[in-house]
Amino acid sequence: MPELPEVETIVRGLRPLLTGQTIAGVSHSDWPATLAGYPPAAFAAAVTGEPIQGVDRRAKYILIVLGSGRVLTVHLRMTGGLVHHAGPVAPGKATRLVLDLAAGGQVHFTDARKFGRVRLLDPAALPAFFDSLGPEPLPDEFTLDRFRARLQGRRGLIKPTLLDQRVLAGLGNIYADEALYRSRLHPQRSVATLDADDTARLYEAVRFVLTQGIANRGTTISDYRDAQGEQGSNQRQLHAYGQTDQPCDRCGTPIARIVVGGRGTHFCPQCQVPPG
DNA sequence: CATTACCTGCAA
DNA sequence: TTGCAGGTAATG
Repeated sequence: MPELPEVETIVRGLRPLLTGQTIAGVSHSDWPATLAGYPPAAFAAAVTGEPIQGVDRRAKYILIVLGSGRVLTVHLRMTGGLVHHAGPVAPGKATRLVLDLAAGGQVHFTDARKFGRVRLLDPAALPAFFDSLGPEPLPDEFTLDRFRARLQGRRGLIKPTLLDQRVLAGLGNIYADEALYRSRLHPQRSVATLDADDTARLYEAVRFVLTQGIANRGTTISDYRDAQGEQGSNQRQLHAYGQTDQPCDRCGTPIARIVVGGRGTHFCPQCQVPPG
C-alpha cells in the first residue's frame, strides 16, 4: 500500500501526537515475525519507559526516535498501517502490535498480510541504514543534475529502475506508473536511451506526483489509512494506475496493463510510445 | 533482468 | 478456484 506520500502523511499525523509521549508498554503482539527476529518479550522490555523524541520519515520507513537514541523503524510493506488512538482500543483481526502510551493513548500497528516489519535500531546501526537507501526526491537539494547522476550508466528498464530504492527512495508501483504517464515515457524504455528532455520531464513528473500525493493525503485503493484512520483522496487523481481499459485522459486511447519487472504496469500505448 | 517467497483477502 | 494486490529480499 504505502509509498512516500502515504508514509509522509502518516508521519505528519503521528508527530504531534507522539512527540513527548512515553512508551508505557506493549499490550499486544500476535505475530513475532513483525519484529524481525527480536524476541517479543525482549522487545517489550527494550521499549518500555522510552520517551519519544520525534517522528520522521526516510524513504518508506516511519522513524520513531527514542530518548536513548535508538530508533523504531516501521515499514508498512503492502498492507501495514500505524494508527493512533486517544485511549485503549481492542486489537482488531489485523492488529500485530500495540504500543501503550503513558498518557493513556495507543499506537496500533495493523497488517493483514503480515509483510510489515518493526525494528529497533541502535544508534550505531543508523548510518548503514540511511546509506542503503537512495536520495529523497523532494528536498531542494535533489536537483535535476542529481537525478541525472543517479540514472547515469544504468542499464535496465526505466520502471524497475524507478522502483529500486537504492536509486531513488520512495516511489512504489502507483507513483511510478503515474510519473511515467505524466512524462510520457513508456515503462519499458531503457534508461540508457533517455535523452536530456526525457530525464527533465521525468524529474518534474516524479516530484509532481509525489507532491500531489502528499497534498491529497495519500492514495487509498483499499487498505491505506492515515495516522487517524482516515482515507486519502489521491486515488481521484490517478491517470494510469488501476485505469486499465479506461480512456486516456490525454488522448482517449484505452489504458493498457502489462507486467514489467514482475509488477502490474499501467500506461497509455498511444502517449507513451513503445521503445524502438 | 525474471522468478519466487513471504501472507491474507477480495473479486472475477 | 484462480488471479491479483500499494513491497522487498533471496535466488537463478
